[in-house]
Amino acid sequence: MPRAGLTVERVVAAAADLADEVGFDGVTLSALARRFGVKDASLYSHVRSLRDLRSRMALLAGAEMIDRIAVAVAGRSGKEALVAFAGAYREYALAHPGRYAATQIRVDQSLVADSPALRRTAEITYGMLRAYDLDEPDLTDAVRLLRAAFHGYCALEAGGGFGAPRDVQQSWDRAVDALHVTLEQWPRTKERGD
Amino acid sequence: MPRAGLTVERVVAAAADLADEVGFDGVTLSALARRFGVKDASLYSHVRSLRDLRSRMALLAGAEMIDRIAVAVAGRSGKEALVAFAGAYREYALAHPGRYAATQIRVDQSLVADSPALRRTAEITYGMLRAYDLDEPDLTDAVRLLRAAFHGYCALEAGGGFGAPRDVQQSWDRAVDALHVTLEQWPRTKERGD
DNA sequence: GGCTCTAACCTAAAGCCCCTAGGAAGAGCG
DNA sequence: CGCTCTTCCTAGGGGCTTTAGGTTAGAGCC
Repeated sequence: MPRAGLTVERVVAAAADLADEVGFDGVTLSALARRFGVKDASLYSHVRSLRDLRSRMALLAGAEMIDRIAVAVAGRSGKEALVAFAGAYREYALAHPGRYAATQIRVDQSLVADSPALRRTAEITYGMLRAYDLDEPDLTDAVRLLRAAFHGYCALEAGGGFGAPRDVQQSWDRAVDALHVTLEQWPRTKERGD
Repeated sequence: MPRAGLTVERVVAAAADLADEVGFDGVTLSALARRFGVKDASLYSHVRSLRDLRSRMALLAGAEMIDRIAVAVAGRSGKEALVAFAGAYREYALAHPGRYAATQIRVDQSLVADSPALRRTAEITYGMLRAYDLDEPDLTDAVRLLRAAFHGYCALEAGGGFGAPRDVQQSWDRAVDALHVTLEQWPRTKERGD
């Protein structure tokens, strides 16, 4: 009987593909084993548990996503960078709903420690805001708002939360325009205030 | 053998409490039955399926939430209303994480049809923005951005997504301030443009 | 080609969950 | 009291996760 030739990488990649097809919650070790033509228990040689598999999917998707974003923002700054970042973000989230959902779970700290993707994400995000010339704590506050807006938008859109007939792409472009204004007009923390 | 005296309402309410305790995904018909001292199958007299239960939880939570928000914004307008809306929103999401998660699922259209909560939510949301004097399609775009920002913020915060040492409450207050500015400075659609 | 050894993969089984079908027993009503 | 409706039950099928333990394919080495 020939072997399927599984490795952690192949298992996680297949899980990510499956997630995009049937949704993050539809990724089950049984379904994955079925796809490989293998018994459920066999996957435990490559992955510690379902939780472990999900964490690995999250890291994979997070790394993929920040790579796309990095390419998009390269060589741009200010509003151009913001638009590119936002576009790449939403594009990834919509093209890979299962992978994107994976990026939103809480990940085992043991795995997260040696993942450069997170540091990269922070670097690129803060770098994108350089042109707006914000100092801490405003910078962190702005990053949080941006992340929230981007994530919330994609989550609501993917979940069918936008019922109005208004075209979502146009709405999104407007939202990004508005966020650009927000960053320019950011209500800065006063020297000794608050 | 004394009866537990279940009704749809009691079952759904208990499910919502359970969700706040163990998380939305932890709400299982088995766990719920255990809590009532009843067998799993008994719950099917009150609820069609797990999916049905979840949909009902979503409607319950949605109604509760918009009630809190309505109280908060009553008698306020402009920035005051925005701050009150935002505060009530986040407070509910953090105090009732399971219920809040329920509000984000896709709900069976059959149940949603006769729920006044959704219409109420739209009315209150659009009403809150009246002072900013936006016309369509800007109004819808602004509502979408606000919903996205609020939801994204609560989702990220509840999911432990904010790692920086910066206090989240202060960050949130700042974000709401910034969104107020965003609404005031909204990049309006030109008469015949775009 | 044989040998060894480390995987990769298997069977078996326990435990939890969803859901259906059909039966029994409370509670209210005539 | 007897009727009926609903609540709750037992029984059972099927899916998923996970552990424990046994085989065997296949790479590397003589």
